[in-house]
Amino acid sequence: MEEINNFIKTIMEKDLEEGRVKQIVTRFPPEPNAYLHIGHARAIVNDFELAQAFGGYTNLRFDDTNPVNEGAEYVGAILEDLKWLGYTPKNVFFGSDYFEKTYEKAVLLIKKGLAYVDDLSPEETTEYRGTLTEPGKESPWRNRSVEENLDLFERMRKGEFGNGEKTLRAKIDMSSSNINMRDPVMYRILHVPHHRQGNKWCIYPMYDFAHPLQDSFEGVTHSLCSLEYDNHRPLYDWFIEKCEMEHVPHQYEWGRLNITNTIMSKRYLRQLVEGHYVTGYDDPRMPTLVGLKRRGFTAEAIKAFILYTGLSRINSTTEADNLDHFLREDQKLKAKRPMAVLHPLKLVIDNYPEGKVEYLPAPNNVENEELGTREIAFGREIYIEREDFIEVKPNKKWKRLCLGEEVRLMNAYFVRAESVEKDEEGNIVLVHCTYDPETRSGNSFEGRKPNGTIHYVEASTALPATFNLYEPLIFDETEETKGLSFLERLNPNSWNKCEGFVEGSLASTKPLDHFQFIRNGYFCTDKESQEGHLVFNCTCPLKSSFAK
RNA sequence: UGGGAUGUAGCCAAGCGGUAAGGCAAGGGACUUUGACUCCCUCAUGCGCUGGUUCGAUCCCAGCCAUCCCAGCCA
Repeated sequence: MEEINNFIKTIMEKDLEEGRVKQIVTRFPPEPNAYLHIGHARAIVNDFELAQAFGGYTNLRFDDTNPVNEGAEYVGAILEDLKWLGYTPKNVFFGSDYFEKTYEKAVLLIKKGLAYVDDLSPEETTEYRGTLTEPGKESPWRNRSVEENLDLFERMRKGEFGNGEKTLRAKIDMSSSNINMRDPVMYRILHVPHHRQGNKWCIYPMYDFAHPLQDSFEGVTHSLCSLEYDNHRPLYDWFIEKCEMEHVPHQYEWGRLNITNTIMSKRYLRQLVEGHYVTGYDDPRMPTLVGLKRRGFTAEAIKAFILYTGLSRINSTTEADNLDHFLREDQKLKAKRPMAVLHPLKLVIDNYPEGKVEYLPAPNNVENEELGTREIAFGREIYIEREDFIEVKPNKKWKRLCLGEEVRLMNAYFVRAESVEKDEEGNIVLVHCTYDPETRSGNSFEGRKPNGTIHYVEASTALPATFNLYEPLIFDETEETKGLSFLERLNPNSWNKCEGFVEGSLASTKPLDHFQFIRNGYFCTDKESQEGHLVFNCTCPLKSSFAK
């Protein structure tokens, strides 16, 4: 993926050229409290691709310094997602593995007079911090002796105090215009078991203190994160310096990536799942990686999307068309293209022998002959898409079947619509046709031009199938919906189910095989296959006037 | 109203002193056994605004405007 080109890459190039670093080391540091979504993919892809581009490597580090919402289930899910995306971290670390080393550094800071144990309550801490425009004031406990601080901190660790009774704070500057520098909390007391450490600890380091140290311990050179941490960089550098870290990592920030009409925040995704608006984190309508996977997205498509979409220091919102484009692009030469009829209309070819079924060769993908060919059935009765037939040709642009006109059945014959049968309500239930044996596919028949080409499925060999046509959950972002909550903006019509048929060759379909149904879109199968009944989860990123 | 960051087409995004890459979307046309794909063509006299420096500015300087972030013992 040498197309990658962004400002971080430029920084790395320079750092290498000018000898500031010998090798690029990055890290992807998710907190194990949520499923990964397409937004995380930007961080993952860039972290890994950038390091790889320079022959460096990337670690996965679970940022598990707050035991409250974290759990092993998320660890497993994140590991799976990473694997699916095709990235293998050089190491898998846990922030909690460094608790002892982190504690020692805190002690060092106390000894240097740069950290103190504070007895202020959470409310008082907020009050003392000041506001955006007013400086804060110093805690009355700020000037305790080193000995007292050392003693108190050790007793915090031993569990002598309750939650919120004391904190360890860095002694920096209560009047700093950067609020993060106003004596930030380094450790808080949490009598909560940790998913890996159990009850070993009751004090946990805060992100701002733990993260730079972890980066340093691991030899990370370029610590990439999102824009909201920009204000934290001075603190990051302060801890690295004051803790006398041998290895000096640097933090760089980039903008987050949003997609129009979709919601990415952990909190909201959790609400969708817990409120049963979706079937789970892997619901095909979710923007999670597992959701996208079930909707038919491939890791390659997502990677290409991230890479080509670029990176900057702007929080950007890209249109979903961009994502779809890369799925189409990725599958163009990879997907087999079987035929499926989602809304069937029966067609009888009156001049075709009754009971006869013949098999015709069809390329699996006309653009890629490596995918081979298959045999498709043709017979007297077939199904076509309901929308591919109309009695009277509406205009010259109509390139499908209509009475009196001829159309090519893909990979088979020309067929002419002669008459229709209707039910009492006037709905067309059957179309009578005639076919021309001369026009058999492969005969290079040039006598007449058909009025287009449509797809079909032979009735006696077709497999009944259910198609779940998914679209991402849509959140309206119009003027009228401006003030509404995200649930009120949720458009529930984001999927349709229809019953139709697929060609018999799909009997051997395997779960998660990727196809593109001809003229219908992409899909990945979740072949529930109840007694030969196939269920397909589809997405339809096809753009055309045909798809309308 | 304190500090930080950012403003290049409908959406992403290069360029960083020499006269606006690319992708998506959109429009027009050709081709086609998917109206897909492919292939042509069109799409910023303009780079948030206003001044300044310069032979020359999207790039440098100043001021202004807009948007985002920061007052968790979350990350």
